[in-house]
Amino acid sequence: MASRVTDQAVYDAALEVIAEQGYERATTRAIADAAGINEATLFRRFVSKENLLRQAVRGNFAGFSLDLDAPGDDVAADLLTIVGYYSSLYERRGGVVLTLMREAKFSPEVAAVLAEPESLLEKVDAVILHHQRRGALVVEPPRHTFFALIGPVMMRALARRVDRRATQAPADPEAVVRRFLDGHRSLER
Amino acid sequence: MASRVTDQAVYDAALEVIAEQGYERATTRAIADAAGINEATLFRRFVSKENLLRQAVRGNFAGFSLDLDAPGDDVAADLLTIVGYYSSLYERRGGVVLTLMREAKFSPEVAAVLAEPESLLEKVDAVILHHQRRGALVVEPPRHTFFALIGPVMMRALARRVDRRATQAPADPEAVVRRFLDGHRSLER
DNA sequence: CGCTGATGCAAGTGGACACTTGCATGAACG
DNA sequence: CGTTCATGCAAGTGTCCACTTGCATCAGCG
Repeated sequence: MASRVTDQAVYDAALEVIAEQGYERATTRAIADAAGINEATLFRRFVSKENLLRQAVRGNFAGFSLDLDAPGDDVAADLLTIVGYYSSLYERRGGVVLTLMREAKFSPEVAAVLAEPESLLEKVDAVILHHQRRGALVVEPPRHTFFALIGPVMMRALARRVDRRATQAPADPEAVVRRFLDGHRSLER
Repeated sequence: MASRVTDQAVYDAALEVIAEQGYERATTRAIADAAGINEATLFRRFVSKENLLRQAVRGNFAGFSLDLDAPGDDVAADLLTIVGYYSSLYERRGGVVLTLMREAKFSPEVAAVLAEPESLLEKVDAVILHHQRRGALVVEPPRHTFFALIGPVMMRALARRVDRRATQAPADPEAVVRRFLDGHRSLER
């Protein structure tokens, strides 16, 4: 009675197609084909394209959380946790998350799906604020620090998928943090 | 005999709508409305949506070139030229260029339009190689250096349009270059 | 004033695509 | 063996959108 093709297999196919073509251009037809099921079956089982994406994202990124509740005295360690997390997030499943982030600005559907794990960012803000108060980081809007920190990782991940001439290895979180802290230090008078 | 609404005014409207909604979601209807002309007129004058974009981009970004033909002895100065250029490029016209870059990966139309000014990147590669040979920059694929350098500028510009909690001022090219060079230095043993 | 040509307007064409539906098949389960 | 139910298949619906077309208008120009 269960489906021959498992839900997870459909999620895999969907994320793969979406990573390659983007959510809007990924037709339900193409996803169904990639999963080896009929398009009608896809809708019978997953209701809508948006719902399929939501379930696929939940299933594949939910258990994957950031362990940062107790920021410590070691900035470098905490930043490394953050960078490491985002780095592996961007590397997962062919970089779907980056693809979705790009589309989120113009597609309310995608934005809605992505809004769920958004709360992570608030954890990150808290950690950055903590270290700013300790004097270990320059005081500026935490999102600013976050973007400056994550920038190289994201750029590298994006570049890798866009520009054949860019380095093809993912960024090394330790090097990123070190570079960030060194550059950062020079900003304090 | 000339058109009441100038071509330039139509380009302005098109770029504005596209910056807000993205190329694919920006309907020709919406662009025509924004320009204050009829949709039929838009097609009679500009042939196709893609062609309109191409002319708009050419008209608005062509004369805007990178003056870098003779790299000098001063890395900081050359990097500043590069960062300054891209920074103002990303700030122009509500950030259309960034919007288009996002879409380029999945839309062959947009990619084709963007390919024209692409040759700039080769100039940049040359400058970076020059300074690598001089020993002023770590030797790595030039695109890698480029993305590490431009990353903060781009991230900041993107963040500004996506995240209300991010800083709302554009990145300061001088600070970016300084931070980059300081962090860079620490990578050399 | 009469011609030309660009425009507005309204209706339409064609294709892409999310989503539906009716029917036949075939596997699992009692 | 017969019922059930998810599936495949094929055709179809509705919508959106780039692009077209026919016609009336109206400004500029000789």
